[in-house]
Amino acid sequence: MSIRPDVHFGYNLIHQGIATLSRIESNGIRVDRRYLMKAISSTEKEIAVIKSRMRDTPVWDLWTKRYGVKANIDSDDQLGHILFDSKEKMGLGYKSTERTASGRYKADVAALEGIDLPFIKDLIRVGKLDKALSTNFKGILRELDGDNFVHPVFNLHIARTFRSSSDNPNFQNIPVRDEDIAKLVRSCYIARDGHVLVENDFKGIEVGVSACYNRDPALIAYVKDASLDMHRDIAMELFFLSKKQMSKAIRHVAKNKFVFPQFYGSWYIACAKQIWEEIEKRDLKLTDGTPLKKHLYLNGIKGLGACDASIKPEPGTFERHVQEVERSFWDVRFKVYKQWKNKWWEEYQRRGFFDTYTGFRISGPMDRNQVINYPVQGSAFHCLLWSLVQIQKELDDRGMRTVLVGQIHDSIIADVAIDEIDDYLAIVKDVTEVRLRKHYKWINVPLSVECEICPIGGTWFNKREVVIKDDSFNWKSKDDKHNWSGSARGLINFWQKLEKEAA
DNA sequence: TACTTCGGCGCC
DNA sequence: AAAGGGCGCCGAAGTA
Repeated sequence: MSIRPDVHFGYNLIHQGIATLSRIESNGIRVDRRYLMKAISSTEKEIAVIKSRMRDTPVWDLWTKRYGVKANIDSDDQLGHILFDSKEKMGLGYKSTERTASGRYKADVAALEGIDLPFIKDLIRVGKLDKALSTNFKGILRELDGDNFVHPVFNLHIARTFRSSSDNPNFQNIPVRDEDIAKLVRSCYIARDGHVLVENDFKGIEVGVSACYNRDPALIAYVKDASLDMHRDIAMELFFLSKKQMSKAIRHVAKNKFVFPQFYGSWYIACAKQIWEEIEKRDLKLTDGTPLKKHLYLNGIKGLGACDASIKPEPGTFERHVQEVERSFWDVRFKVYKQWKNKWWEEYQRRGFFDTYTGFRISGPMDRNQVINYPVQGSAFHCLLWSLVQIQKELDDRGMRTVLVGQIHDSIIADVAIDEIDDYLAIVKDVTEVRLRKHYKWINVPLSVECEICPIGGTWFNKREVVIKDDSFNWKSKDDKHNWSGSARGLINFWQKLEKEAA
């Protein structure tokens, strides 16, 4: 792994990127210390309540009988033995299909899903709270300075792909998907006085950058044409659906359990299993209310199938169907992409390295998936990093009070002075959507950023998506209930007015 | 007590 | 041909 000495792009990017990231680290992000302390004690209490309820069950009786004083409710290893050992061995005899690399019972959420015990429901919930408490709350508290700021570190020297990483505390893995936990943790983060937090995300940057490498016309069309929707189209194939029958949740499953895994090198057996799990967990239904499982049954899918690599998939199983969808995905729909993957891999095997469009040579032993994914992951991040550098330059040149406070691979978080918000958003748009493409000539697809703003006095959890309403840079809330539009500053003032009226 | 490995899980 | 890419951080359990 090295920066090519004859390519200045890579060196300059890292040089300036480090300078900008250290500015961001020095700026830090403000924390509501009072909220944090209260959240820690209330979360500790909630954990204690749940754990004592768990200790008042037959499962725990058995557990203590077996492990005596060594019984530990936080031990996954003990849990595995209690749940999955046979009754003769003093277990509950639940079926366990998977083992870990070292031969233990798998005891992650997926392995526990089929077990319908209140004890297990509590265990999963308390696990999330434990994670938030130990990693997020205590991590923030440990790093909190006297002015109530944390200063997450952003590294450029760790990831093999030349992506960044973050630590102490890690700013790039803060809960967002689980609404309860996201609220708990993100409420810690607030803006400086007279400021609001603003987050801008590149929309589908990895797919866009991937299209730049593989130049697949079908993929490029999906990226370029806003009226097309790749995830919806794949969901239609996966689940035998018309556009009208499609729900957001079903599209979401196709996107995150098939399309992205396929791009990252997964295959039909893993995809089929995961999609099947997700249908059950989310109780997915068509728009007319028909359960998705029933709909699949009516389309000839009688079950998941064996999902065993040594057994040919049976016709009439979901596994077999996903195999078919996979085949058409790579052999028909994205065949140029597939050819690129083969060529890229073959060239790496011959030369022992590959070069990214952003000026880096990556060499050394890698497997096929790594060789195919690294250039995309790295280059996508470099689009973000270059943008970050330019935005910081603009802020400096204009003497603005707005500060950058974080970066999450494809998104930028700023603590924006309220009177500067429209200028800031204009800078972000110009850098990311116009100037970036001039700098990196290899970008042959449009790139766009999405925008979320936290209301005045709100927390990071309260961010709301806003969109440009027209050509004249007027903004409005995306989930528009009020039909207000105008400057971004006017919009957040409008939110504040609504809030005051409600109070 | 200090350290390592493992499994698990948070994010993109 | 192989079979999900990249990180950081936690607690449990084992070892020195």
